Amino acid sequence: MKHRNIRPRAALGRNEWIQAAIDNLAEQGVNGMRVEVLAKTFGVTKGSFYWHFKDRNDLVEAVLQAWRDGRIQDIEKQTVATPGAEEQQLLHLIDIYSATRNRKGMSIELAVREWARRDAQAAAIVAEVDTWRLEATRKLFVALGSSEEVAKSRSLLLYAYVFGQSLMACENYDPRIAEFKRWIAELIVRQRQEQPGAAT
Amino acid sequence: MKHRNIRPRAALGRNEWIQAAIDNLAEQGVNGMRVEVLAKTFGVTKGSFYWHFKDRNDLVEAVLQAWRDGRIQDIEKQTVATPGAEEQQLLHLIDIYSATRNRKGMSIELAVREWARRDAQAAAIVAEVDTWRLEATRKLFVALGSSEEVAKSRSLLLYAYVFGQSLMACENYDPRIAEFKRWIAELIVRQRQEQPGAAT
DNA sequence: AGCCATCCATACGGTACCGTACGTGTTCCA
DNA sequence: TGGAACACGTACGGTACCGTATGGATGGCT
Repeated sequence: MKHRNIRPRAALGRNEWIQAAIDNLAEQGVNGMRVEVLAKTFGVTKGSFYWHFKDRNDLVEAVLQAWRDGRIQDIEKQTVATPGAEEQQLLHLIDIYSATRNRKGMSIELAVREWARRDAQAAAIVAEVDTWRLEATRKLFVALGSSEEVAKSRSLLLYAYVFGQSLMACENYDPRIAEFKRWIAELIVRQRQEQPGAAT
Repeated sequence: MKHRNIRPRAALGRNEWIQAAIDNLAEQGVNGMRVEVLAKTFGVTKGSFYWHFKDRNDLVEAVLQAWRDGRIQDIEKQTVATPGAEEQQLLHLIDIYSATRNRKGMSIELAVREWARRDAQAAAIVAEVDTWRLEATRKLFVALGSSEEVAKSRSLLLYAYVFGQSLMACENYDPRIAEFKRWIAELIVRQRQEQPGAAT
């Protein structure tokens, strides 16, 4: 017993490594998931890691799977059909993805997406998650009376906005920034009469 | 003369290193800007690099400065006031930032922004650029008759959308995707009567 | 021709990481 | 109680970097 354990030694299995990897992913991006660094946070050496994983890519794939599964569960939890409350659900969704709250979730989200721009594995997972998300909000917009085209357009806008918003440095843009964001959310969600194709 | 030069040896100064670093930044992100890797693309050794730069951080700072200067010039070029054409200017701006065209520019943009999430230097530069951009579009929206609040809100939405859109995997979402994006652009740009504060 | 600044190569020490080979302690069960 | 199976440590070789020290080549100027 040479090392003092940083975390209690109890139950160090694949899941713990994966969770620690996701933590580092959020804090330092893709290249933060280093084997020897993760081992140090557990107070063990990489001898342990290579017991549970074939190699680093084995971990990396597991991280992507875990992220995807978590996201899909979250989507279903957040968008269960509640007739009459669809508008509130959509506004709540935008709020959930707000950068200030859910800081860590958004960090992971952005790290995975940056990762996906140069890695086919990650890109496939992101595409899968995006499909689920867009489909879930599409249904909500349709329930609010949108055409299929408008529902899909608004879904795209909604997610592009929330992700893009968390990439911007706008804290000092205006003290009324929170007010502006509410207005934007309303614009994205509220139904009107425009339809795609009417704009040429 | 041992090495065959990859690029012609003519005029290898700070600017060439900076440009090459930006290229690698676009293709591989922040950690793609490695001294010895860049040297290889020029067919020289890092002996040359450390002649022109104090250290790697010297290059990194120069890259950020160059990016900022280029962006600010671009903003002014793209948003010169042309009374009567503001709407077209804004729509054109969204098109410019479209992920399909200007692929490299968007790659750099996203790489710098990801970088800015963990580096104070980069964050400061991004904040500076964002301020310029938001200010430029705010003026255009005001010229179109928006209130200050709406103009700022729409500016924020515009940039958040274009950056977020390029983070998403939506190519296979619907074959009419281009049509949807036009509709979204119209929604962002077209003036209506809502005002922030009316939504509580 | 000689000299000096410029520009680059070579060679070195150091860090951080991956992956493997193999040894060690611990547990649990026959 | 003794030996698997499990979980981890140790030690090693290899790669990819950063930064420095120093020497060599080249061209312009006097």
